[in-house]
Amino acid sequence: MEDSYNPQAIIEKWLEFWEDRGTFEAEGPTDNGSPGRPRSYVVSMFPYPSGDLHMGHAEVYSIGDSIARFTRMRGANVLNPIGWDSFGLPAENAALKRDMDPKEWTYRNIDVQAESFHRLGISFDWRSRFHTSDPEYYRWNQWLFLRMFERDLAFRRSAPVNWCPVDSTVLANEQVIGGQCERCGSVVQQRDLTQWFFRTTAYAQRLLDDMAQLEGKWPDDVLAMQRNWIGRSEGAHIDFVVEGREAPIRVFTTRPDTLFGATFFVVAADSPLADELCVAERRDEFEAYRAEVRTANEIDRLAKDRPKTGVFLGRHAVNPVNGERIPVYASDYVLSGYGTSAVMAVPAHDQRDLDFAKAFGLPVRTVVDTGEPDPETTGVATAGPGTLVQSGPYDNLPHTEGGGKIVAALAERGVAEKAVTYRLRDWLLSRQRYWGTPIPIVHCPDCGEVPVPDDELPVVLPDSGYQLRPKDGRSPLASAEAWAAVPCPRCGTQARRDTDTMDTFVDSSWYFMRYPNAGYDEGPFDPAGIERWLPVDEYVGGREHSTGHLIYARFMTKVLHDMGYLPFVEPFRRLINQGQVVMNGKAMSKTLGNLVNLQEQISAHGPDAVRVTMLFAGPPEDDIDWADVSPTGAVKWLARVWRLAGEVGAVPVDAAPADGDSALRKEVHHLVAETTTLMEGRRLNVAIARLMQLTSSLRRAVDGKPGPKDPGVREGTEALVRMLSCFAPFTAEECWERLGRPASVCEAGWPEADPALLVTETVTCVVQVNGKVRARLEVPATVEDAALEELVRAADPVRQALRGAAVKKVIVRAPRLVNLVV
RNA sequence: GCCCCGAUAGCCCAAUCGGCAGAGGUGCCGUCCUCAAAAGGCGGAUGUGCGGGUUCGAAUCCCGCUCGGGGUACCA
Repeated sequence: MEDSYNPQAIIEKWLEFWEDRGTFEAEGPTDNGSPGRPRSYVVSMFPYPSGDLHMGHAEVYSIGDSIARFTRMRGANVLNPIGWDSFGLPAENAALKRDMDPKEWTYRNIDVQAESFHRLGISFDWRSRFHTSDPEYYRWNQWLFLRMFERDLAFRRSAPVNWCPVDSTVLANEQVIGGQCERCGSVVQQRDLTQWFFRTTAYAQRLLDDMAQLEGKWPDDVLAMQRNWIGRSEGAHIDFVVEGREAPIRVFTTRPDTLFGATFFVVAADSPLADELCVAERRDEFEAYRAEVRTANEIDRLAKDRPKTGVFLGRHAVNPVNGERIPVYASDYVLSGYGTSAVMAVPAHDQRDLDFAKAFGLPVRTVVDTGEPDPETTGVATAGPGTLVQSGPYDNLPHTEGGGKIVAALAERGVAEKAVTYRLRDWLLSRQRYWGTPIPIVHCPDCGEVPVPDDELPVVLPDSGYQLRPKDGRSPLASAEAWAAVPCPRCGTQARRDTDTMDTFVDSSWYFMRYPNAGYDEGPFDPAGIERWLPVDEYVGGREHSTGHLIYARFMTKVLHDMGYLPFVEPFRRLINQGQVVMNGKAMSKTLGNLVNLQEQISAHGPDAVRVTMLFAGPPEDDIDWADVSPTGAVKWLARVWRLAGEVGAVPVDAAPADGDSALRKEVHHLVAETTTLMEGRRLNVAIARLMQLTSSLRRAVDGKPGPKDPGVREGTEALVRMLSCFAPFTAEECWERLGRPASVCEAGWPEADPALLVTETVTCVVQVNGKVRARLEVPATVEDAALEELVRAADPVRQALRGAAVKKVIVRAPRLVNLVV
């Protein structure tokens, strides 16, 4: 046996042992496993293979792993899977830069990451492994797409995209920096392209309602973010007749009470409506304005307090409540993607409308008296509650009541109704990219959009004959002429494949359902696996996915539920967001540089110490500043445990634990109980602190009073090592062996605290005088209020503290506290 | 601008029911061991961001600020 702790020397041995023994394989992933044994499904968000693992990865998987190990040690059958989110743009960029195949780059990185996961000692069940770029996986993206297409949940519509005029290509949002093309710096334009969408808006209300199931189990800030993102807003739809147009134009407003104050009407400048409404005489002015809006859009959007701009369209609308003619303007402050892309403008009670009115010299009419000064003179709109004025029959009503009556009256004439809108948009799927899932649709000149038949799936990406960045700005797949040209599946006419690929969020919206049977080929996931493991019990990942991935996964789960494939509507029962790993307050990334390198940290301190350092640094959701933490401190602690295990293991056990030193055993069992509670609450940093405390107690016990031979010392050391295995698996195995126990410690179970040892006979009672601590007394733990008061009043130190003053009031909280008020 | 979260020792963090401010780490100082040092053992000091309120009692609850972090951004 070695005489000093060497974290590197013990890695290989245990990796081989675990693998040979299948220590971390879930029992019967798709069958029932042992009857009655609880199951738990712990999933960490799967990685994108951008290169080797970095500090951030180490943190997420260390958190997920310690939870999986804890749950497993308490007897549950745990599935802790791993896969790769391996489609995506970086593979294309890397391929362009190095002149290689995106596939080659991707799978090489996956292998590097898989090896790094092994060496970190993460307890994955490797049988679950798959990659989203495998045709066996993305085939089911296509299958899902077709099911959604059949239900009208997948559809095509024209939508603006970011367009770089110099590179003549479509850009992803993250390639647009400050309104400019990331690569060439030219100003990005908005262009309309026909694109595929999933109808997420149809699920807006359910995404909101079902959050009730997540309350208290997901972090509050994530729920708040999702609520804002979905952005439910209540109000009314009101129809305005526009002169010279047959159909009225509908607006959405949250303030129907201000309808009498509408002094003009605004439509989104980039909407088809503006184009249609513009009269001939205003055409030139409008076209010029619209061109300006389209090009300058992205840059100006970032500018704060931008002056309001717009053009008069030469027409008037009629306010349905009073027949008043109000001018119609086009402006970019009205958004084309929200509501009906038209608003009634009430400058007195909406700051944006007021700014516009001031810029264009339009009238301001106060119709809600809020008690604040006149908006027209102050330039500050009054948006608060108040009483209606200048509103005809509705004068003097409170604004909410007045609004209700106005809507009711208009509704009788059929020109208004109560309405709810959402900020949430439909999910734009189409990507003009190569490295993604091809959209399984054929465009036929005769039949239109024709789905690829299920038995022809997957539509596999072409290996050759495509350009990654075609100069004409088409999708890469459009340049693969031989691949794109196919006969129509319906009529046989020469047709063309859809040449866009899917957003990679499609891949990650359901991957966790496939892990239980990763090779299943009769559907996206094995129904038996779903039955046994889903929904996910514990999901661990970054907060950056709050409004993206987590909404998409929730949406997809509801869609699959509605199709009858899933019995549940929420995919993740419990969510943990881990913080970032930063260095001196600065985030790490590929562009900012990896200020701390994971592999270097592992070589310097060993995988266990790196894991312990991260988990001990603070609550899982807090950021870790590597400059503030001490990996050498973690090494020191692990070495301490290692030595302790060696010393305790070196002396023979000569009695049962019950014969051990009782003070020590009480302390050990208390610490075990506390650690258990902390682990259940996922308070990993505090749990580790308790283990450190236990280490110190045992060290004192070995060096001093009961001595190393005491059975309580062995009992405590074994408990320590078992609990340690959640955080430092290699060291814990080694310690377990040094204690003379047969491997694996992972199968030794979580220690249980003996309730009999948790009861305390006496506790320290704090005696306060006027809230200030004046004395402490040892009292029986079971003492009653009245008896305690007697005890306290009779105690010498208390009488001294009182100095004869009369006690006016006594507050007794037996057995811990008595407060005497004088 | 709006929404959410946070602020405790030099630093990272505990204090989960409103009841002794300190569990743990790190840094610093002292001490034991040593010829000496390292390693290891033992011990120590420093305070709840600011101002009000509720209460017998507030780090904890309420109100108002300051600072920091995150989200969102003309959403009618």
